[in-house]
Amino acid sequence: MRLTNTLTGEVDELRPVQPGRVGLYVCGVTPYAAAHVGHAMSLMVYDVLVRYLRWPGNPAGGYQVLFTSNYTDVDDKVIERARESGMDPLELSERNIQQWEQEQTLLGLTLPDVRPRVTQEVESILEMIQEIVGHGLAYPTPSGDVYFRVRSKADYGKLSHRDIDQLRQGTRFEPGDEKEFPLDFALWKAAKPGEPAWDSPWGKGRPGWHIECSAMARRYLGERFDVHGGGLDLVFPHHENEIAQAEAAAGQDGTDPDAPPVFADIWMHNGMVTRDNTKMSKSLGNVVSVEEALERWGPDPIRMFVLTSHYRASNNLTDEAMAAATAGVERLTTALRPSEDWESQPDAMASTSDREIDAPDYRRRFIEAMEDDLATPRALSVLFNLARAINRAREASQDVSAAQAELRGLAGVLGLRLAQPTAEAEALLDAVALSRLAADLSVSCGGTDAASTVEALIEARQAARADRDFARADRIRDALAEAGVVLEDSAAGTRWSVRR
RNA sequence: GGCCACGUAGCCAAGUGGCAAGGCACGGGUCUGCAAAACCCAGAUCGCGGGUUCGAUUCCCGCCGUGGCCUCCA
Repeated sequence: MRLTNTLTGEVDELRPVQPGRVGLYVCGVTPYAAAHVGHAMSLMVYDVLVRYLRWPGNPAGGYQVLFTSNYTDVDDKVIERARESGMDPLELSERNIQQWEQEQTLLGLTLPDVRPRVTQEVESILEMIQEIVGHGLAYPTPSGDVYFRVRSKADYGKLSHRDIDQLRQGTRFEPGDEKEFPLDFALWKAAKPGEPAWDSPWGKGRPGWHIECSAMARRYLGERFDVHGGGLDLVFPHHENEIAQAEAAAGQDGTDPDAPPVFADIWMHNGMVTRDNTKMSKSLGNVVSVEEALERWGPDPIRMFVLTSHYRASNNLTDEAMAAATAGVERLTTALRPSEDWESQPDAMASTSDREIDAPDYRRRFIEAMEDDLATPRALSVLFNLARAINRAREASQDVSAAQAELRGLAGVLGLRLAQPTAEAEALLDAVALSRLAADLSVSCGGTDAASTVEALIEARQAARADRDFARADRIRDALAEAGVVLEDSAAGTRWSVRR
């Protein structure tokens, strides 16, 4: 599989350090607030990567993936937010992490295998800082901070493709700054009164922002691993610093071109989500939370929205785009309907023709797209082509069950559920409103639950149609539509489903 | 100001040096009592101006526009 590698600037072949196994690290959230759809999109990209890598159908026969993603559960922002709301910082983190993990499940995201937190990894973080200091690439200050010595790392800037001089422009020393150089960044921050703090050789304090990822990735994936992912906005300075720290800990100052590879082979970055063409930001008040997105659109449409653009491109969330994504999900779902629901039944005689669906060909094209830098838009178009082939074959009374199984399987690799409307959807219906509706239309029904009321109304409509009282039949159908129930007539009867 | 992306039909979005995927919306048609679903058909000279080439949407240069990063951010 090929992936765009920010480090090399090229699309590189994934060659796992250990054959058959892939170590993946993705920068997780800083849980100072509830997650928004940007976080969801990011994780969804790596979720699809993980699903595809693990899929036995891929050319490698399925990798064993160790998926690691962290929580930076203590940092400036967490502390600041906690202070504003009078909460304990770690309690605030904990609460947001709990909510986010619940939402990840609702979104159909594969939970990372390892989910380390800064507060539980301080020991390994301190270990790494000491190594870096030991190699002369970091220094403590009189106040008890420890800074990375950027100027001593010859290849600093190699990920974001910038040089130190260029970066230096626009920076300056703050008054009272103990840094040797403006670009130096904190590995360890001396504690201020009232802040969460841990003991260290330099006094009480807490880890700086970037060091936790270097330390955790090394601890769980080893000194060298395969893929590191995150948002495009993390390239600089976060990921740049992660590399610098990891290499510095290994004693590499960037002057030896033959130094063994350390840290991630491939750096993968996903684009940002914008809302109506504007970056989501708290100050603009246009942030869409995961909670809100799940409520409005549900997991499959959100996923469809994310997958219709390439992961590196930014993705503009609009109501229209979400409506299109929702309709797309329904199209695929409809193609998976059992044939009994259709008016034409499979005809044993018809399926012998040479027009049978070439399912392996669709699978081959799907794989080709996924292998090529996770080209989900192309993979999806293969799925839509397959859906059309299924619908067409079904109209020709052919048996499409094998093709449907293929479609379901491939959609599953992308994490799409494509569930037929079920009791779960029925729960959304308002049983009281429905029975009032039945009463208004003089329809009596046996049960009081939503489903049996709907059934009774459909029966009444069928009776009206039989009497050629189409005015009444249409009145019933319109009333049901208003209640969120959509009807479809066919020779096999009337089927109904719930639409939001 | 510096670095880096992107600009393809009404909207979203792939892709390629040689007839421009797919989805949504809209229009026409088949089916249907009417719908819905499904199927068929129609719809773009790929931001603008140069250059390279037998030939460019695809490569190069310039311009315009949008976005990201350079400070916290998925």
